[in-house]
Amino acid sequence: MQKIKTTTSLSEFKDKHIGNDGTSKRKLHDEGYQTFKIGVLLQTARQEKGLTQEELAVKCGTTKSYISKIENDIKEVRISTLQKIVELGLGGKLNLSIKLD
Amino acid sequence: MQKIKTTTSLSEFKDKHIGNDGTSKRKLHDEGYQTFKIGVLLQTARQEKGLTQEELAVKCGTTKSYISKIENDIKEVRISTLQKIVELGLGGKLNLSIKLD
DNA sequence: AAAAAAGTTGCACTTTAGTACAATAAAATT
DNA sequence: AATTTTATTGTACTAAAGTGCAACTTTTTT
Repeated sequence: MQKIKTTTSLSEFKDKHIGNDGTSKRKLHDEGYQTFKIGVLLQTARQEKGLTQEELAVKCGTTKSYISKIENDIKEVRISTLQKIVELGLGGKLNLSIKLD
Repeated sequence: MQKIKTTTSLSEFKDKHIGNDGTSKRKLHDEGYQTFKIGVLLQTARQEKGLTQEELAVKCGTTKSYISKIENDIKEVRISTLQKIVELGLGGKLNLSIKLD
């Protein structure tokens, strides 16, 4: 089972997952870590709500296989789709912002 | 709830844009306002950095026409692409989080 | 240890983002 | 007012997301 915390830091995540497993996750990491985090972000939120992938899927009109793919960063979810999942499925809100230096 | 300056509030946005213009923006708004905000979010951030669409485009390896389409919500940008634009083009950071009730 | 529940993975198909280039429109500058 | 700069819009192509279903694996429960 995974650790429960809403935001997973990059370093924390690296320590756990990079190097151990090989293909798709590693590939995504090389492309950018933000994308990488989304799966864990969603998984954590879902688990906090005590829902299974299937329960979540039904609530927002999709399938458990797709939820699984998002959580494992096999497919990059669209912002609008992620929003739908978060709002309809989890009753939460998706926040997105740009921070400039 | 944390408030970051580049985030455009829904009400603020509605007052400015809804009702005045008609088609694509209005359509997207009916589908979900988060998606809607991204264009303005990016545009605001770009303008704060004093960049033209073309300058931004070159910095992150794309075209001004694509930047324009994102800012006007004609194309829904992927999270990974938006991140690339924000980091490479604006020298900023893209934040994404899920807030549960 | 068997059964049930939960999660992962593969395939196939449709839709759409990403990209480029060109042309037009709007703003700013002279 | 003319010109340059900046922004918007159209078309077209390709690479990948979105989607569903089924099969398989892992985990949990009895």
